[in-house]
Amino acid sequence: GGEGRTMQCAADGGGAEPAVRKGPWTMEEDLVLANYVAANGEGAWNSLARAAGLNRTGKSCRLRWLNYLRPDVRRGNITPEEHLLIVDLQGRWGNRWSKIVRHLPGRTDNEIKNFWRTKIQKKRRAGATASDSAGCQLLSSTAVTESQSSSSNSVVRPGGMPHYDVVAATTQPGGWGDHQLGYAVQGGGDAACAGGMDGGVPPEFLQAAAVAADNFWGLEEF
DNA sequence: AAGGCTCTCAACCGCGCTGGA
DNA sequence: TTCCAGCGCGGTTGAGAGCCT
Repeated sequence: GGEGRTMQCAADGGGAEPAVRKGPWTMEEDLVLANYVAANGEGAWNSLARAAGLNRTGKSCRLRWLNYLRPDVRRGNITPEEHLLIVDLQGRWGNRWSKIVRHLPGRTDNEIKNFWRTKIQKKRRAGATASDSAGCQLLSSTAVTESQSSSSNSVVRPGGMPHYDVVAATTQPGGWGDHQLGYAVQGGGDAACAGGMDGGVPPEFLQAAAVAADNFWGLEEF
């Protein structure tokens, strides 16, 4: 989800200089960015955006590259080991996501941040009604030990549904799989066909992330 | 079947830091 | 030393999808 942020399309009549484009990236833009970075390397994002002919801010290009287009970006479910690590490191360092994410190869700070926020929100909501100690443990800096990694499975949320069943059902293992459906249609839309990915995009780009989906979760008890 | 609610996550925004002029 | 542009980070937003009633 999330592709539907406010589109402020560039071409709104008359202006000599098109406004900077915002909102969801098209596959065409992704290809341009990926090809350009592959050829020239990353960094100097503002000049990169101009040189590549992308009508985007450097910030936007950087974010897109780091969070999505990078060849080594790993998508899919957070593994139990990663979950433990996130909780541990967040307890130690707080919301220093960029620091935390260095210990989680292939993950992005945005992903970890979102993951943590959703967990906190859920726990707080649950804690407000149940005031159980589990919610406090989640936020405790010393709550996590290795021994907890074998805690019980199948914790049912207040809504009656194990949290990560939802994630597992909706998250695609491959980076592009889910997203291609969400591309904004631009021009003829031919670029949105799968074949377009071949040009210049690193092979790893198309690899499905290894997802250890068996016996998933059971770490809600933090 | 329909409407409302909840969850997820891509993307934007604002602020602070850094390096060069 | 000061100013400014670029970059990185953390917080926040909002649309889409799925679930529930």
